[in-house]
Amino acid sequence: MQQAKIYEQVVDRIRDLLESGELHPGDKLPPERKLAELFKVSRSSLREAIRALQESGVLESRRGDGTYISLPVGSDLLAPFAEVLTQQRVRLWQFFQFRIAIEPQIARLAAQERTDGHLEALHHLLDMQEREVIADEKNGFADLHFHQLIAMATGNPLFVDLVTRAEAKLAETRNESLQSEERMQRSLLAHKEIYSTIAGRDQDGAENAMRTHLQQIEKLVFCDRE
Amino acid sequence: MQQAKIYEQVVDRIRDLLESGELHPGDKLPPERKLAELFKVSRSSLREAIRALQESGVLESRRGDGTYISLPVGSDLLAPFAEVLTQQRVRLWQFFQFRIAIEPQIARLAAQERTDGHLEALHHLLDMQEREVIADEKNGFADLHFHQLIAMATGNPLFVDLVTRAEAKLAETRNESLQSEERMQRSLLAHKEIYSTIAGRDQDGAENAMRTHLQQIEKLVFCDRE
DNA sequence: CTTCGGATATTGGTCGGACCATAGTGTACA
DNA sequence: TGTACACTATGGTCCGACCAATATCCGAAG
Repeated sequence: MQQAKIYEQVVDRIRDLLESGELHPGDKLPPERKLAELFKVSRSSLREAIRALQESGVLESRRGDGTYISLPVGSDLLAPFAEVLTQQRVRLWQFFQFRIAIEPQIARLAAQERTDGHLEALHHLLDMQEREVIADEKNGFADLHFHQLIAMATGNPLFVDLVTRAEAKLAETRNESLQSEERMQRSLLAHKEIYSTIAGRDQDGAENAMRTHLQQIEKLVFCDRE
Repeated sequence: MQQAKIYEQVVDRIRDLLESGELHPGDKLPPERKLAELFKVSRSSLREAIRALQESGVLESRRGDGTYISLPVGSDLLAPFAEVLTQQRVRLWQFFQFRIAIEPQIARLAAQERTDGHLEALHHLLDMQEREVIADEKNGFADLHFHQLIAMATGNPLFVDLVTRAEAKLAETRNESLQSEERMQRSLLAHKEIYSTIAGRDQDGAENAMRTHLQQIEKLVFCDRE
């Protein structure tokens, strides 16, 4: 029963080195062969880790030269804090903090800008979610898209993009406490509440309802474990 | 003679298959060994391509089972609004709407989470901005980074990333009304106000000060023309 | 002494093959 | 009929070799 794949472990170890300050942006990494030996893994696994880190913009390989830690964007002025920018893993709680700061404002705007078309789409989605709950399907499909539809109701593609990325990232770390039957019913209720405030163009109500909804989820996620 | 690396070619070919509709979200890919043979590459290179695509959320591998195309956004439910996501052009006012919704919340969090180190950096930046105003330099360097520093004070890299992207995008369309001497003085004053609220850990004050600041800028940009 | 050019070493990129670990499938037995 | 086992397919890991681009060093030319 081996859970973590080797290359994932390597990714983590390299990120750790960055956060602990043992490696700095611009540094040149040891050659792959030495790194592999150092980490006690095959060069193949090490390379897959490098590919992953490269794809997320942390590393940069130059054939015949070496592998470097990417320089963060921005100027020297930001240097003291700059490492936060590119590398540094994003924790789960940071995502929740992010959503709780952003989405209530989106809901507020949605209440202001929504059209009847958006309302209809939301209503349709709620129906679907209700059927999911009754059938006890745990795919969470409707739940996932509710927040996207709210963002669309603002009429501003920037919000849609933002929420979409957040949802996608959050889906990676989906945990079980989000899948209990009780939680799904609570979620449905909260969504209905948010829907009605937006339908009634109640901006304050929408903002508060959304914040309450997200805080409930947060509490569930962080108190449920261990 | 910079030949594209093999695994990059493979990444592109797979992305092409997705966009051309020959592969759909949820589909199961052929086994790695067959795919490698099909693409005429080694399994190692194919796997590095898969790692990269996996890191960007396109693919998903399950040991003993297969590799699947992840299904984040593209459901039929969103189809009516989907154009917004991909290629609707983002208007300038949408950026302002975005910032006015987001940054006051960031300022609020900053007032809560800031350390003395952040405060010091902010103070230093304000000094620099003051010298700019006095010297009548119009580079707007300090002005640009003020909002970034605020985001850093939240301690959450997600906000930093967000603000950085927004600033970068806005810098492209920088217009002249932002460069007048009067505006720069007003901006400096507003920044000082925001600074003092954050220094005093006044969350409501910070939120309001930031909102007022942004609304002033918005007014300037949109009333100045014609 | 400086500069240029080529030989050499270093390093990432690609390859093929072997074996391991796990999830899904089918089959034989109770 | 149902359960447990063996088998198979598939992703994960390792090894060792060679290729290709780049850096470095060193000697010859100016």
